[in-house]
Amino acid sequence: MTKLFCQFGKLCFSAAAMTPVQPVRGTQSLLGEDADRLATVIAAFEKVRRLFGFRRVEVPTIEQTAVFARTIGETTDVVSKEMYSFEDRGGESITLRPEFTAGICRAYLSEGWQQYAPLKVATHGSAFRYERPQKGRFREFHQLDAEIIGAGEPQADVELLALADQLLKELGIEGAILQLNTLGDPETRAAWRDALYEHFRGHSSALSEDSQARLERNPLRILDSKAHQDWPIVDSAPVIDEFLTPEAAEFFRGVTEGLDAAGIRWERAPRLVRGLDYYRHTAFEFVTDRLGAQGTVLAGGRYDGLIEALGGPHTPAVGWAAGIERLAMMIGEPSRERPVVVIVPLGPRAELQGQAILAGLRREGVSADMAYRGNMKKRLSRANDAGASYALIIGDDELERGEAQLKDLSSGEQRSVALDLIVEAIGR
RNA sequence: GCGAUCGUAGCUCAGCUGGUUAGAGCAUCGGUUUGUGGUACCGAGGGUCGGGGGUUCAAGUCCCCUCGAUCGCCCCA
Repeated sequence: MTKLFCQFGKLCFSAAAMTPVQPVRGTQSLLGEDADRLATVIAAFEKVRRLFGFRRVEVPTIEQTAVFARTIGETTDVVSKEMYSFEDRGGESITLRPEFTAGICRAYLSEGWQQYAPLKVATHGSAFRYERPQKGRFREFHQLDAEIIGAGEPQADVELLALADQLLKELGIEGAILQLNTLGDPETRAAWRDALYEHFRGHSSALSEDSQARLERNPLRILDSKAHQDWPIVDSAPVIDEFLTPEAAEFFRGVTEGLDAAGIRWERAPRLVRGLDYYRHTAFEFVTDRLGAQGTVLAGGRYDGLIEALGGPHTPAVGWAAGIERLAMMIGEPSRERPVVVIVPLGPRAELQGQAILAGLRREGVSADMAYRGNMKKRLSRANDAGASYALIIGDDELERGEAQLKDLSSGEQRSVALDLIVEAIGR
């Protein structure tokens, strides 16, 4: 390939030696059934969302970089090395959203949504993270997101978890179990963190290399280390329950009792922590062993400090996000869309007549298609391959008589139908 | 950022320890008289073997670099 510099001074390639364009790494282009799987997940989410009275919101794909940097935490991997950030033509630092929560909270403040508090909202769409792609992980990926902003009661957590639970049931996903923990209030969390730090520092030489690195950066993360050598040290680590303030313990009890009352199965996961800094109190994940390394299918928690970090008033809130691709891998085959009838015209005149009937059927809401390629045999095969219920065969002889042959593809029965009665005959 | 495996036709893949002119199925296109049920015959087009360098009389095959993919680590939904 010949490298050239084009008129804009950028590196270009000569047209004569053009190679087919490559997709951007970690992006997906989906056809038919693969795309339907994502749509099926979204449809189920929308259904449950309405059932629970969550209002639909749309928020921008891009935000000022500070929106994410100030909420997610400057030291997290997401902010420090995975964001798609760029300077726009006005010199402003812009970031493609790596998640939804921060943007929704920004809108809550800047769009005056505080007047609707407590606000139950949900959305879905693309998010972006510069990561190494692997199973269930992409650079442009899709999330479902649900939030309750301005409600500090444990019942808000319960309602949000009930939404998640019902979504998974709606999708027929049985294998995902709710792992639940509390991170307590800031006081609790600080005390627990200090105790963990002391504990792990005392055993630091026995820890894996990764965990030794985590010790200074985020000791909580050692708790869910995958390195076997860390496990005995993790097992003997102090548990958060010893540090919970009475208020924090009371809050967590409110959540668990509410879940039990709602009939939602959960498991206590005392070592479950969250990756992002803004979480307080409730933390949870729906986890499965069916997705390889990316076992978390839906996760979230309470983030009472986030809105203050954006310069707003103290505002309690809970939310979760779910990976649409990961959910899509766990659902059954989406039902195939098949036309009711495929028109098989046997000549140019029949094709014109076919277009007229096709248009009529579609206007009546009957899904229809026309096979206009190949010989008779290929056209009929097309009707079969498409899974149609009927083939409407239009030949010149019948055209003369103003008729066509309607063939029931399941029984093989065939009958003549008048052309002007076809829409009714099929619609029945 | 790190590791493992893998890149051969549009797609899925064969191609043994290096050895004539790189194959198959599907798909595409053209036929088998444009009138009746999925899978049938015949034929054609299509590959700088991801890219670059090296070893060799000889490289799809061996070595190095590079790009890409998959899976894992990390991180996270």
